[in-house]
Amino acid sequence: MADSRTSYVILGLLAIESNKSGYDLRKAIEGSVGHFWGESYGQIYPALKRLVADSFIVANDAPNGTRKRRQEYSITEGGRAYLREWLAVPFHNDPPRNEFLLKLFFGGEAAPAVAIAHVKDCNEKNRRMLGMLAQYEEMTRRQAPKNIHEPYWALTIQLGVALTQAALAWGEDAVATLTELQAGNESSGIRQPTS
Amino acid sequence: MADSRTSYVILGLLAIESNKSGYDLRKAIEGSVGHFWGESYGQIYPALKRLVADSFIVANDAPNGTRKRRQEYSITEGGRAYLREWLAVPFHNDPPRNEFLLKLFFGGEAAPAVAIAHVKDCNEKNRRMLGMLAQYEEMTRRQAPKNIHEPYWALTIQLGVALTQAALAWGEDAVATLTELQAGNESSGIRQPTS
DNA sequence: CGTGGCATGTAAACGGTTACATGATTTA
DNA sequence: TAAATCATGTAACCGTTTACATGCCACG
Repeated sequence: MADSRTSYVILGLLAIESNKSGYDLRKAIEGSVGHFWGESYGQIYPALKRLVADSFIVANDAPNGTRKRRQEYSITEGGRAYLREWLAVPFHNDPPRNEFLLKLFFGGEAAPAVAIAHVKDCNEKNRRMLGMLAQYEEMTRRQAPKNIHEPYWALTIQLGVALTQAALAWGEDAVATLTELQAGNESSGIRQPTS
Repeated sequence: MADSRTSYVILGLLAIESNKSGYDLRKAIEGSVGHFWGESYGQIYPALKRLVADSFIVANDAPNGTRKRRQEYSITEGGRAYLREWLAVPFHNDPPRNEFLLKLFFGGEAAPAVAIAHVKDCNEKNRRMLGMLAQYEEMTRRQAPKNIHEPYWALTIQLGVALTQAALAWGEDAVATLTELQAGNESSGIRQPTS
């Protein structure tokens, strides 16, 4: 069984472009789906073996060198079918784990400064993210017409932008709100956790 | 070592309200942080034991019944300190795993109808989420003045609302975009994956 | 010749979910 | 007294990350 979603990521990437090694796949993930789906070597290499065993992919046996040299893979028709099958299944997102929100939720147990720092940190990350997304946006637009995947990639980027902008707008408000709260507490002498 | 973030969730909830059993904690999580942080019994009960061993919490030994009856816990001063310490550490979100975005990204490998269905599904979930968030918003507002945590809870809810609204707005656009794409492909007779 | 990047792989450990076992209490 | 729900726990399993081991190759 070529179980587990790692296999589908590999199939998806090989469907877009063949002749990739495990190493290539890792790098391809980093520079694209990595923002919403990460994979490590410890997952990729075993998955490749399983996919070969199920003949969803084939190894391009051209080991020109002697021993351990790059091994490239391509998707088979069976692999494509298997991928399409999975694509059609309703998605199921795993339970989210957002440490930022968790710490914010428990913010009342610490000084307001703690939460403020977290929100500012979050804002900073979101600003960087917006920069990155702008680059991706341009990259996909440039290669647009020749790429059947472009509309889908553009949509994922657009969602990223929309979410990040919303988070950033919220974050700027939140800093203001928390700063007011902090000032109010201090002036009214309310006892609150230090550190 | 009372490692792993499960412990902090427990400490946080017990800091807000003491005398909770493992069962209570599970339910409390479901109805609050559950939207961004889930925990199962398999994590909670072992964590409770570790926390007791480290005396970050204490068991309220009032087993009035004979054998296995509800065991409640409360946070200690040490536990509070440990929680505050963790709250002050910069957050680190684990790599996101968003199956929806993954399937959307690979949308070009299937028929447009597949992606459209996913986006509609996503929109539906977001609409339900907005309804839930509105309820939470009212609940926290009602008990606002007497609760020092209210500002923080309100902020987490507001972020949820902002993100969900942004996603929904995107989703409605996306359905339109993909529907156009579908129509265009069909009329121009471009070959594309079926099913 | 040495360093850094390319490349493949694996073992151990970890965090987490699932499914199951058990039994007490309440309510219909 | 049967069913539902409260309540506690654990063992098995799974997916994943981390750290490590290995070695090729190009370039300065």
